[in-house]
Amino acid sequence: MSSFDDMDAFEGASLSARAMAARPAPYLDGLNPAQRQAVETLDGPVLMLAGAGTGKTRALTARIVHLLSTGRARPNEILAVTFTNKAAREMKNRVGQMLGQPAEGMPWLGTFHAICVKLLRRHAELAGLKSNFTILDTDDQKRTLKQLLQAYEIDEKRHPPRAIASLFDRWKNNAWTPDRVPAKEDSELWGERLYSSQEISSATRSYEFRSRNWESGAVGRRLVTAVELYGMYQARLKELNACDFGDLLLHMVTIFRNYPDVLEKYQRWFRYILVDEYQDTNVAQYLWLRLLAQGHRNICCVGDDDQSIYGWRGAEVGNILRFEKDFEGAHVVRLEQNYRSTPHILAAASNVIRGNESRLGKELWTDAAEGEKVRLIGHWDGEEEARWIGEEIESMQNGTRGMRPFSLDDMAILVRASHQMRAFEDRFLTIGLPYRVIGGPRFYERMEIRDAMAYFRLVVSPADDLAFERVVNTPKRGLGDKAQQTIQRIARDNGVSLLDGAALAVEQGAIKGKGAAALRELVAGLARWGRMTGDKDLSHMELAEIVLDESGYTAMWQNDKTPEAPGRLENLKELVKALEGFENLQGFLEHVSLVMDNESDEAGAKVSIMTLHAAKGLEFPVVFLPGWEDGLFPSQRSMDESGVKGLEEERRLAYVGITRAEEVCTISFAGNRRVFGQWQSQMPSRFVDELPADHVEVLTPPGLYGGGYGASGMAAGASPVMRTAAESDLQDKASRADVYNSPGWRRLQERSAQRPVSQPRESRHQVIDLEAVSAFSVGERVFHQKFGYGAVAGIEGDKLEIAFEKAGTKKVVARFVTAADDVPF
DNA sequence: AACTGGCAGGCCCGG
DNA sequence: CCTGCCAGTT
Repeated sequence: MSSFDDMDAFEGASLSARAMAARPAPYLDGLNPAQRQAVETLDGPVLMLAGAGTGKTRALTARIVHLLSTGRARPNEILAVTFTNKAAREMKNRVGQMLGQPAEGMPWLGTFHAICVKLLRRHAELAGLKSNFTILDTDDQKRTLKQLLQAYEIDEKRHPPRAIASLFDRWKNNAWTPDRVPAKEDSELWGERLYSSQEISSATRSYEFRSRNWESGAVGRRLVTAVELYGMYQARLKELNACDFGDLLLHMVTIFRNYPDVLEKYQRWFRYILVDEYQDTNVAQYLWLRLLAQGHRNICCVGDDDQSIYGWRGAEVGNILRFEKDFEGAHVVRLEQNYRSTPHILAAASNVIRGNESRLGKELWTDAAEGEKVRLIGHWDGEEEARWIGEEIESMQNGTRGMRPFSLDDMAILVRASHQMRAFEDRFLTIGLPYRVIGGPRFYERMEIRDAMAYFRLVVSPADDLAFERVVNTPKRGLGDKAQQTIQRIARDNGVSLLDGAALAVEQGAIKGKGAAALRELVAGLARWGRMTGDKDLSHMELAEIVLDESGYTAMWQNDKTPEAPGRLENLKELVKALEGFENLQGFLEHVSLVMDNESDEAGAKVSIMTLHAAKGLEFPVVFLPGWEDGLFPSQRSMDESGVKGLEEERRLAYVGITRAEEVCTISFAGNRRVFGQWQSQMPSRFVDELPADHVEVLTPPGLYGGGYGASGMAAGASPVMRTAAESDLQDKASRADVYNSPGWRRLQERSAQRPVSQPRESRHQVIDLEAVSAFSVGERVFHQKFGYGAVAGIEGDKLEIAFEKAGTKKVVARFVTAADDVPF
């Protein structure tokens, strides 16, 4: 195992542990007794039960620094695992700060996935892969599955690739290779009809004859079972020299199980193991950790059962509960002093989470000053909710309602589901409120970016068949279904990659018509660009530009007349710019496959918009929690699929949301919301009822009592469309929360009678804007303060749809736009 | 081979 | 409301 020899030198063990030890230990200053215990109990297993805001990251980083400065371990002998890239980055920064120098020398601090990739590249051959394997994202995964389903003529309507992908994911999360899936998981037969080997041989030959363990499985007069399909899928991935996300863990666990010598070396190498967010580990991750920790048992896991919100992707709260059993003699440390939130916020969170049966039970406390009560407000509909929050954010910047002023950076909107973000984006764009979306629809998932990346992948690894399929006819080269099938057949018959197959097809003249010349050019181009990767005088950014230009991809968008085209070209430029921070194309591709986040470092304060899931581990002075409506939050689907367990996870999500707030927490719900474009009336979330009245202040929604904010009523908007069945339920709620049994609520009811649900309210603004809008015509060149120049692409109600040159296409209220000629410079 | 319009189904959450 | 798929055209 020669790869171990260079581990000593690995990425520089540049931090001088001995130098640190001579100094006192400032990193211990200010830790409370529990934290201190968590930091200083170095030997043997430690379980740190750390509630929200109790300083666990601080304890964890102090522990790392302690390990280093006492000389217990060198930086590259510590294995520190997190779930998200954000958490890993944060920990790296904080360790660096405490040490007073960058923590570059900690190569094994990272996400489970990132660390597993690193390990797997060293031992790829043990998993039947080459070390330059590619990592498939969910999109590639689904496409691969789809091809398999087609090969087996399995009905895609009845078994959508999506569903199958999630089944296989689940199995992988349980560390089940095809031969380990329990029989009862596979009781169902999946094929829709009988197969004779003759029927399937032409379509599926490649899968069944090339796979190692499953060649006989699907042939013959039998239905295809799920497990067999799983085996086929795994075999196919090996052919592609690829892994999906689940495989990264699964392969490593399998290698550790099957090659004790490999495991043993890593057990010795990683002298101390630290795990963040332990409640989120799934079985595969748990096994991986347990295998690595078996020798010295120096493992420290930090978690909070109340913040377990990843059950849907296989997380097992059970892992945290059975820690003491697995690691006998474990020290358990509880962190219960909260340093983040005010007592009101903490009380609200505690009261909500109390509704859960299955929990270890912690009580957080704080000695912070009382502060603001949690604020609750109901709105007419989702758009008004967005409007109100926008206005509230603007006024909170200057200080309002007796509160201190807050910067936009201090404020966050946390939503249950990402589709809720659009309402806020729309609203904030029109009023010009700067915002950043964290983890929204991601940059690297955009079509043009994925296309460009596929070209890069093909340049770096010509055998990447998925990438080839993606770009072979993009831009259009006259290579349709038939031509592509020909390439597939030739590649299969010769046992080569699609690209090589394409080269053969060109030589043999198997492709007719104008496609032939285009394909020849593509093949030649890829070969040429591939050679250029070795050219020292050519930066990889220049190479990227050459690839995009010479392939005709850039030209494709330049010739595109749709309003999105300029935005896409802009994105491509950004992509090339993003390459700058990397050694080469390969390194960049690796980064992107694991770190899909797209945090723009644009200057200026901004409100953050993100999902509750993305918010875990973060904190903000001001937090808005919109959309607390039954069905949306708690999510109907979650309850349908997982019953009480699902509801409890939703409740933990509510707990996570509230505990993100330091000073001001505002919860809101809307009476009407658009679902799939249809207006639907909504009931307030059951979690609203679980908020303790003593710690909640009910705000008056706009539109009541003339819309004054200072009105002292207890009124809040509720579902304005009354359903008699729900009426008694609401009255019932009213007696508890005292929210709905109020004049304002009744007034809302009356109003709803006059105003049909399907007809959104018209505001005074709208009348003005309709005048403003008429000043513009389609095609006119205009200017916007924030987005710059653009052309009017359409007019919709009070809004202009504008294709901006820099910012892409947006809908903007007319009064924020001026004709380009009027701009004074 | 490429484009078109109609239509079904989906929108939970992530590495 | 959005996207992806299908059938039918050009």
